[in-house]
Amino acid sequence: MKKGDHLFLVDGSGYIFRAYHALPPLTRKSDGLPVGAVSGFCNMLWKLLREARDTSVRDTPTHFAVIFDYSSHTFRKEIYPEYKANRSAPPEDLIPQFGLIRQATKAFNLPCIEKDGYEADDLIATYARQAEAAGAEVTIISSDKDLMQLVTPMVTMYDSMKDKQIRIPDVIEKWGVPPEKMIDLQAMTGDSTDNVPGIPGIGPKTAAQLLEEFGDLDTLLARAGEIKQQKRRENIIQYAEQARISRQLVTLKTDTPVDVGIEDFSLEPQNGPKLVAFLKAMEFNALTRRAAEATGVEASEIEPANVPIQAVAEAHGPDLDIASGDDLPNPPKPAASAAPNGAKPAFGNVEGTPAGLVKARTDQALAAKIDRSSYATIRDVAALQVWIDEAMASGVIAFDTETTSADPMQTEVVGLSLATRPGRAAYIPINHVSGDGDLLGGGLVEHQIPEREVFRMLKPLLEDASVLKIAHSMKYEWLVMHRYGIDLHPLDDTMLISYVLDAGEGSHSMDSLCDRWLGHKPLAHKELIGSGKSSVTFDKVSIERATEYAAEDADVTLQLWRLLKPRLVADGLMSVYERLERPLIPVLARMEERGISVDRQILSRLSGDLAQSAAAIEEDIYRLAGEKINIGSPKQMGDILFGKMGLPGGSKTKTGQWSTSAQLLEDLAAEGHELPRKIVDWRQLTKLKSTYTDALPGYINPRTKRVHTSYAMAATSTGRLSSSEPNLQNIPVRTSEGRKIRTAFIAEPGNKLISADYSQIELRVLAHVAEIPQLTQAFADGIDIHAMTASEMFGVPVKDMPSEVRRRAKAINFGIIYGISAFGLANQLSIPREEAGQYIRTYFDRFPGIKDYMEATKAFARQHGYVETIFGRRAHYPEIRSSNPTHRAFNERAAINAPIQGSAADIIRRAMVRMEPALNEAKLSARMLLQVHDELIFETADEEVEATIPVIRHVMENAAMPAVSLSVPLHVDARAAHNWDEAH
DNA sequence: GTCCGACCGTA
DNA sequence: TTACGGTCGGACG
Repeated sequence: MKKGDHLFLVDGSGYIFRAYHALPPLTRKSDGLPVGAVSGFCNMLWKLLREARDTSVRDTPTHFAVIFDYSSHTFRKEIYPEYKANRSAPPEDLIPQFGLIRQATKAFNLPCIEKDGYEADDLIATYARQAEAAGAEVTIISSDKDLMQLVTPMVTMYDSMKDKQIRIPDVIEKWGVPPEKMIDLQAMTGDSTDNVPGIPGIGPKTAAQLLEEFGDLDTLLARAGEIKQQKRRENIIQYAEQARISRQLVTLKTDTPVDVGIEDFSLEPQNGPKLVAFLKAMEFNALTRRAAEATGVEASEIEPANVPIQAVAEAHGPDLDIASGDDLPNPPKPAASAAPNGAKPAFGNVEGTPAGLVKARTDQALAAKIDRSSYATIRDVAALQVWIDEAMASGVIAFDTETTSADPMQTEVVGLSLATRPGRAAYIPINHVSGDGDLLGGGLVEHQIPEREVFRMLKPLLEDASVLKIAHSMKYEWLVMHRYGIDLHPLDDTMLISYVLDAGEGSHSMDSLCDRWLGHKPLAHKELIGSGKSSVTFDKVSIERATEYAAEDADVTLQLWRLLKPRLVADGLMSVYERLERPLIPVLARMEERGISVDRQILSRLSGDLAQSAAAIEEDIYRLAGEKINIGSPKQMGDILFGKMGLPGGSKTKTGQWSTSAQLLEDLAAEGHELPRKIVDWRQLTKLKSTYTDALPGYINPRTKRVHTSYAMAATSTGRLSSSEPNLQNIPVRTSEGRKIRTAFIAEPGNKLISADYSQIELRVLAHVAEIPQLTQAFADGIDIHAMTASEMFGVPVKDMPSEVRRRAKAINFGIIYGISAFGLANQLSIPREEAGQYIRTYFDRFPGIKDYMEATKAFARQHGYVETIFGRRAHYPEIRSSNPTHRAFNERAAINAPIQGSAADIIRRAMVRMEPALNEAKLSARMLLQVHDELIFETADEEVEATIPVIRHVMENAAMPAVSLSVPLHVDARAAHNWDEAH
């Protein structure tokens, strides 16, 4: 770079936000992808590059670069942790545009510059000074006052939206000081958007006046005593240090260690086809035409580019200090290339809004026919290559594996299907065997590509960052593929998309979604493999039948995705999906894959003990009952207790049977009856034996010698996970007998289990959402929350409080979370309903905010049909307006509970997503194994335990930040031990 | 064989 | 009074 050259530096990140707010919203016609800021950006670049030479006020650039913020974690955070801490997450429809704007920059053949740890402003400052030193002119395309300190006779700013140059006189006119004093001015005034503190009471006018008088900030601070106005003088003296810190924050770094030098910014000619392909994909028709004309390209001959929405740390805004690293989803393909069955997309009918797109897609999907006979079977390498090429070009594929077992840790792949666009799908048979296994073991069927070859060929596709893989229940596919050495990514999951959109509106299984949205019943798995004793594994199914079934699944998945994905934007739920669901897929998959070690001997010994104890009690029961009945049959037991023996207090279940619940039997036992006590004890022992000590060993995987649970991501209405086969979220803990089960969950030799659990997370969430001052204060002070409640309610001092008083307050606190009723509380506390009702009234008197919160939540649910967590996750209650009072009341209680339970669930999900990067960052080898709603279990080497616990605690306690700044602190207890009982 | 209710383990 | 999943008995086919 030399004298006479002219460097243009575009503040890309600044532009994005400004354009987003200044320009009218715009969405891509075919799928509703928000592109307003992208459009403004492209038009601006076009103008700068094409029209600069015609404008007298600007020279033609010889060098050009677009600069972006990389992430919110910069050196300024080290100086001042609160820097930019008050920034909220970027708007929903801006998020996908961060990545798109970077791709636009590249499509314009311009350098796209960003650097971890630095803001765009620092890079701009560094490049501007370098160019200036080389004698070149610089134009900074931005109107941000933070950059005005850079203006010199050689460095000009240009506000592209107002088409206005900003030179030294313009800065003086606007701020009252020349550019070189802007730093001191900003240090004094501070900046509320970036959370730069400054000096209270000093605005730009005062600051300029003071700088005029004293010359610079240091002189001012040194001679502050001379200031006449008392308040101003006090503030300047008191906040001198704050001003100095502020100065550090606003001073742009002109010596950023850059990776790309200014020499590399030399302006290159446009790549016409590349630019047109991008603009076409964005559906910017006017600009496409102009770009095609100017570059001599025939627009109609150019295919729209495959434009993936890539991971951009900035896209997470200030939200993620620890970037997830996962790619954001590819956008839906333009309808022109993806209309089902070759039908013309209904452009004329599609409104330019996400909602319009959803409507069009829904109608389209219902009209489309699914033709199972059209699917292909891939039997040789050449055919497979054709499909792989097509998939690569398409950029989006739906994907499904057929396997021998529902357990991804045990299963073998039988075949694999993929769909590249609606109606176009194929099946790759791999391990089908001849049906009759009796004769000579039923070998592999002919004309199947060898397994190794299939995976060798598919691996590049399945791991290609530019090809989005869609599945229904992707965690299963991920696990299966991982066993074959494939790191499946990037991912989308139609089950999870449906879950985010419609939690509470019924099942998210593919069959029901297909029926609901496509009006089609796909072939049932059972129809192929049969059921029960006569069922076979999928490898015995004929390849013809398997093709119809498997390819249909892929086809349906793709069609569901096209339909459901745009709804995430339309309904404002993209960030729930992107932050809480999609990144959790590989996290949970790895947890399931790791499993946990369970000691068979301990369980076996416990089982023997339980059997003995139960047998002893059985003898007593038969004696007391006077006959040998099935103790495990509530029906028979009820008849004995309330029929034959005529005990009092019997009540009936809804089917007319005598109720024999533990609570009821306990009450009878308390009145001195012997038999009910025995039954309760017997039930406890046999429950522990059958559900835990006897069942768990059967789940030890013979290959890994560990137990691998399965987490359902879309099973609950509130956002919680559920665990099954085995359920490791209900391992006993309340009784000493039950806790022994936990001693069987152990760490490998030389390792420890770490258990870290949130303390009172749901009550803390309640304190936050309902804004209850006493609760917030109590959590801030770290005092016993139930004792505080009791003290408030009953006027008892916390000190020496009777345990019964605290117990009742605790039950009420839980009751509140559950959407309390007098009936339920009375039951829980075994007190009269009137008394329970009085408690509730007292509670609402003492904490009126709770009552308000409950009423507001009910009203919201009635109006919208759903409620929301603090992160925007929705739980639907379609029957909240039921005319049946009992039914309606049930829905209301659930609706009150869901935001509380769900917000807590969201918080731990966020912690889980961030945990692995945080541990890696700290060079720790701890593995996250289990989640139990408010608890995470890890396994790690003995010598790393001490270093690991603080990292875990930090991630968990800060998991809500910065998307939500809770008004109460989160507290995590963590302990390490060789087994789960001692760690908990 | 499959389904449902009762019961009970967890948060 | 919220949210789950597993086991059992018993009724149904």
